[in-house]
Amino acid sequence: MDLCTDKCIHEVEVAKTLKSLPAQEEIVEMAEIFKALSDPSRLKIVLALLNGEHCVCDIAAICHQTESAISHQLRILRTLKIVKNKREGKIVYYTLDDDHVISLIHMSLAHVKH
Amino acid sequence: MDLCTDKCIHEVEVAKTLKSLPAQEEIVEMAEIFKALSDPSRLKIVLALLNGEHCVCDIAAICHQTESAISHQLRILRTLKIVKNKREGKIVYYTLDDDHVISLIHMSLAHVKH
DNA sequence: TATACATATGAACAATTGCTCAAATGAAGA
DNA sequence: TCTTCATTTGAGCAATTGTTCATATGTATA
Repeated sequence: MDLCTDKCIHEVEVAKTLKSLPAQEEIVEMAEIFKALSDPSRLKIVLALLNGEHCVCDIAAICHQTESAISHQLRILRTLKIVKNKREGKIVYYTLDDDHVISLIHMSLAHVKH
Repeated sequence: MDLCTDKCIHEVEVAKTLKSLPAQEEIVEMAEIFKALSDPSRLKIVLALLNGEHCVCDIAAICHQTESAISHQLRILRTLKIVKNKREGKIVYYTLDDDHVISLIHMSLAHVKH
């Protein structure tokens, strides 16, 4: 383990940056949101839901994936409270549930579109 | 494969959403950036670099990780052009190189901090 | 040139991920 | 109740990921 403990080259800057860093839990929380959007299939689901609510079957059609695969991904997004669902009879409708994530997506969309 | 091809429930909405979706390459490109920020170790490196340039050894100290592990992560961030480096003698300094990523981080930081 | 130091790299490994398949659940209609 | 349909769930698997360890580069100094 070459953990740079006492042989640091710039102790002052290291101390300063250490002080400015968010708490580890906050870092993990941020990373979790990014991870939710880091898989193209999952990101596509979120992008599709920017247009408003869709049922699982429709999302599967839009994403060219099986309903099972979509359902697994939706569970991850639901756990992270990025989407919420509402049942109407046999059909379950999903919508985006996190304004902050919507902003992140829009910002990142704007960038990709130049 | 139960790809919902002809038994779609809401064909009109599906067609509308399909039309509004970014190109697949754009989705993949967006996902790549999110993926870069999706690992807590890598995100911590980026957060540390918000404070300005740091050498590998310092980043290792800040992140409590080996220099080798940090170097591997920095390579990923370099490949994605999220960071850039400059060598001064034996020491290599890293800085953030993508304003868009910096904005994403700031936005997400603001959210975690409420 | 020889040594020491900062960083980079490749192989290898455990852990995690996203998918498939089969089976279960929940709701509506016959 | 039995069947059908939309969705969910669990097990299992291949592929990917982040780390470690050992080794290689590149740079400065003796």
